[in-house]
Amino acid sequence: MEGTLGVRKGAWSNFEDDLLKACVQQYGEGKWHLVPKRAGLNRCRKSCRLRWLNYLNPNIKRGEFTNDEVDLILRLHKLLGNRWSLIAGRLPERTPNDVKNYWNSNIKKKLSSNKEDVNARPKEIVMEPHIVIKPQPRTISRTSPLLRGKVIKEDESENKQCNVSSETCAAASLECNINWLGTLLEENGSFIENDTCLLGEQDATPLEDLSWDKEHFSLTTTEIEDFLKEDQSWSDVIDFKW
DNA sequence: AAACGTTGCAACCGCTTTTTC
DNA sequence: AGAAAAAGCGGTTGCAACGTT
Repeated sequence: MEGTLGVRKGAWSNFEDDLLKACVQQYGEGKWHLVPKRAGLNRCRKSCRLRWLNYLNPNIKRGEFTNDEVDLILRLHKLLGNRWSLIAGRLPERTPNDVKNYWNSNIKKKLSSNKEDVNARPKEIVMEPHIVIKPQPRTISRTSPLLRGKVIKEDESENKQCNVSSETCAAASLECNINWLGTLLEENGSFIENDTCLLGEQDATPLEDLSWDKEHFSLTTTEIEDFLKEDQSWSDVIDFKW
């Protein structure tokens, strides 16, 4: 099977897999545009990358999803929508493709069958439409405490360039994410207070009284922390690379 | 046993985002 | 700053394996 320019498509042979594995072992991951040439493969870079990330990478787990994993997928999907790479990032050794396939072939089906049940009983609670959380661009003011006293050098040109350390930028990025989440919650009639995430409720209902299924978007801090791996904070989780 | 339907997963495609020059 | 190239992502498709009639 060959596509345009004679590039091979379709299922990978064992021989091709071996070539790709040897190439990645020798040169490491990345620089995918060089991989076909280096490995001696008649495949496009995308195909090589996908084959490695979804199948050949030794750090991926195969087989059935555990109940915990399914639970986590459900929660994260509710929070993030179809952001498979982000969801997979919270599931050790699972790939975005695996998660997506699992969702499409298992969970989606179950949810739609539940929906049919709901239609059969019209008085029951119907799921709210999906809310997909998207980041908003942020600008750091020159006087922001995030800069921790660091000076922003003014360029000769009209455009000012931020000349701070990567550490400071990372801190700024983290704070931006937190602020973004706060703004997002406010926009949805929710807010954060101390360590408390008040979602869809303006009357400061204690978090313990909120449950995941109660509102279209409600989480307790315990539930939020359920997302976290060991030694990670909520800040680590929301410091996404968008 | 054959025909047909369903399922699960690997792979492709098109698009967006990021990086490089 | 802008264009081009590379990387990344999510939706969709194709197909082999399996189940059902």
